[in-house]
Amino acid sequence: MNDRLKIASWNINSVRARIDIVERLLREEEPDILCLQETKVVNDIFPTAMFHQLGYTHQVLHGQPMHHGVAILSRVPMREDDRLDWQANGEPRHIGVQLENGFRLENVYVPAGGDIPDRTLNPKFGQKLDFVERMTRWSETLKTPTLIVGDFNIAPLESDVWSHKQLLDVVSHTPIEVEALAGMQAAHGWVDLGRTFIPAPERYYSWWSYRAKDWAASDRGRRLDHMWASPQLAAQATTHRVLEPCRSWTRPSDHVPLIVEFEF
DNA sequence: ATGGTTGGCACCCAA
Repeated sequence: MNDRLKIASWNINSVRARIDIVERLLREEEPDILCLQETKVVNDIFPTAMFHQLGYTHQVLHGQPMHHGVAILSRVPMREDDRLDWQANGEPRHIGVQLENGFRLENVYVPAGGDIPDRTLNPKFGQKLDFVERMTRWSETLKTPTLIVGDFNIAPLESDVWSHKQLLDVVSHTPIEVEALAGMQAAHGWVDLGRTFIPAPERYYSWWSYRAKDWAASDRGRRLDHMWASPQLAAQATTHRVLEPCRSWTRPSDHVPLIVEFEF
């Protein structure tokens, strides 16, 4: 195994619609592994060729028609571990792999949770909370050093959103979601690599709505995407970056990639 | 206070 490992995570909002900017990211950043969320494609027609051409010959795909979907593309060997269904409804929102150095990589797409932050009025919000609760139980059982990355759809800290007060009732930043995520973090002692390298209260966003005239000028962002590591693995992380310029690329995703590098 | 955009797919749903 290499003594360095570079991993990227990106909610791509359709890998087919954005294959050109995925290629641009791979050429510019050359990560060893890319974790994608919201691929929105069944495995049969996943655009595997571009990844193969750039050396990402190890591919673990988990998609369905229309919605959701996750994938891991890698230049280094990996072995599929599991694909957990934390909603028990068949939606493809997780894949886990084992790398040659023994550590586990988990790629997750937490449900957005709908618009109304009340599980009695909005079942999707309840499903989101249940999903995080089951991830918490799973976190308690982990023995091997693990990195979990993806779109958690929760921005926990005040400095993770453009306005803490105005988002207190907005799904992604409600106290009940923040509390649920804190419970998951405590269940394994997960280290939030984003806030290790970019400490609060520094501004840190990974998502900006499409529904803004000028996303950069209004800058109403949220930190929905995360990279969390087991303590022993977190100690090996050397860099972490948020690739904010990708939000300005042609036909962008509404999320930007996160990058982490390890030295072993 | 409301509506604003996007992708997939087949008309509006989820984000």
